[in-house]
Amino acid sequence: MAYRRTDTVAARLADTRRHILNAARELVAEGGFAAAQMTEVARKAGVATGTLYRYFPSKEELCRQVFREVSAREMNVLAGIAQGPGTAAKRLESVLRTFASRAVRGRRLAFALLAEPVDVGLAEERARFRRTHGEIFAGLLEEGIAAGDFPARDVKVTAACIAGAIPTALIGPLAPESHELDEKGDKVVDEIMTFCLAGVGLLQPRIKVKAPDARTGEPRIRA
Amino acid sequence: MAYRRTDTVAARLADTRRHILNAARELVAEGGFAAAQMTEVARKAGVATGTLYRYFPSKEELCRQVFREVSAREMNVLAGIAQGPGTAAKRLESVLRTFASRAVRGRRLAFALLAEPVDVGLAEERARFRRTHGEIFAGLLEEGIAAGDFPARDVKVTAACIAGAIPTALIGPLAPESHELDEKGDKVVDEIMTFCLAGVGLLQPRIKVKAPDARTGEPRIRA
DNA sequence: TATATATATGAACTATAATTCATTTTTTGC
DNA sequence: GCAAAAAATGAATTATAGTTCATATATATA
Repeated sequence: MAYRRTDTVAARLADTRRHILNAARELVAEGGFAAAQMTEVARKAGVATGTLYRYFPSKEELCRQVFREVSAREMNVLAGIAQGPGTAAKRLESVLRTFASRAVRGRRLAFALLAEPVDVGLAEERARFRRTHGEIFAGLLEEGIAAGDFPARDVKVTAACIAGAIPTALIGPLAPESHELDEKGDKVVDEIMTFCLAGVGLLQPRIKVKAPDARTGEPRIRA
Repeated sequence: MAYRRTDTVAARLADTRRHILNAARELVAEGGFAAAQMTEVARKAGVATGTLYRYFPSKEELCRQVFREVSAREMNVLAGIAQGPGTAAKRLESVLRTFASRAVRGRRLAFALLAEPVDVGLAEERARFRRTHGEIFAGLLEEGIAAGDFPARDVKVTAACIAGAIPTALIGPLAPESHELDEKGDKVVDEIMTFCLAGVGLLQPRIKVKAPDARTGEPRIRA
């Protein structure tokens, strides 16, 4: 007998693994999964490319692990709110606002998680991520319907609508420019909330606007 | 002088070009842009791979052309309805229902246009496609607000919500299974319409449900 | 310190799919 | 039919990025 893995070594191995995952996550946060090339990850983690393969069997597995870690954080935040106190309606509102606000703040990462073109392995992880969103939304909708807070609906379809509306309005070609979101991100989130809450039947319909002002052409809105 | 391009040849060239585009489009309709590999396109079009490059400078350009042709058809259908007769609210409803119904029927192509992972060149085309949707929706919303049909909103954000909600609820991991859509696609479209029209403030809020029935646990819905 | 084993290295290899180009075939006008 | 130009061919090349592996280095016991 001449070698055995000591605790010191085990700790260093775990440390290297963490360094690799951190390097990969930072690259993803900067430039999406497309930027997480193995040579770049190795460089950033301060190891050789071959070393990566002593810790992860393939690039796909490494990226999946990064995806899981990042998305788990988000899902836990939302699930925590959903399970918390308050009426279903209040919790739904809180979940949606949190989802949207966090996506605005971490736009690049949100883009990677939700919208960036990725290959099949990551698409699977993304599908799980989005399904979890759907389940959280659908659960609250069901509760709310049972409690009589919302009108009865197909909660799966409605949840999918919400899960599509929020990211699309914040990320990608239909979203405001990034610098606009820096300034008026909160207003955009408010608008999205209005749409989604009205969509599930939660909001009172606003008072109708009158016909456009004859002089200015601007619609006059009454409180 | 010994050669000049006759009309016969020009016609044959145009014909080959069309064959290539058709072959590519069919492959996309069957398996998405991922299935449109140059060797496959050539095989299906009945030409050599090198021939493709006599008609298109690169795979990217060929795929872009396919994307443009397919998406133009869809955009024209929606734009036609938007410019047609009727109140803004009626036209909006018709545009949304048409968008959703066509996506259900041509799911695979809709997936390729809206959701399939694609590289940057096609992502640009897709961005244009989605922006056009956004503009059509936003234009109708503006009209409707001016006419007093809907409450005032940020029409761009609202349009983006709609443009995200519809495909997400019909395509991808949050959508019903394909075989389900075959049976009850119309119901799903109805649900999506309800969500979106309520979202823009068009629907009267439904009458509230009562508390769940004590015996069955089922919420009772009153007309 | 010697030996065995584990771990790390990074240049070389590989797989995939787009692209090229020397060659062949087709077309046209004389 | 022949020469000139265009068009088509498809095997070979190229580009990219992931993966391997022979070699070197580090670690643990006797």
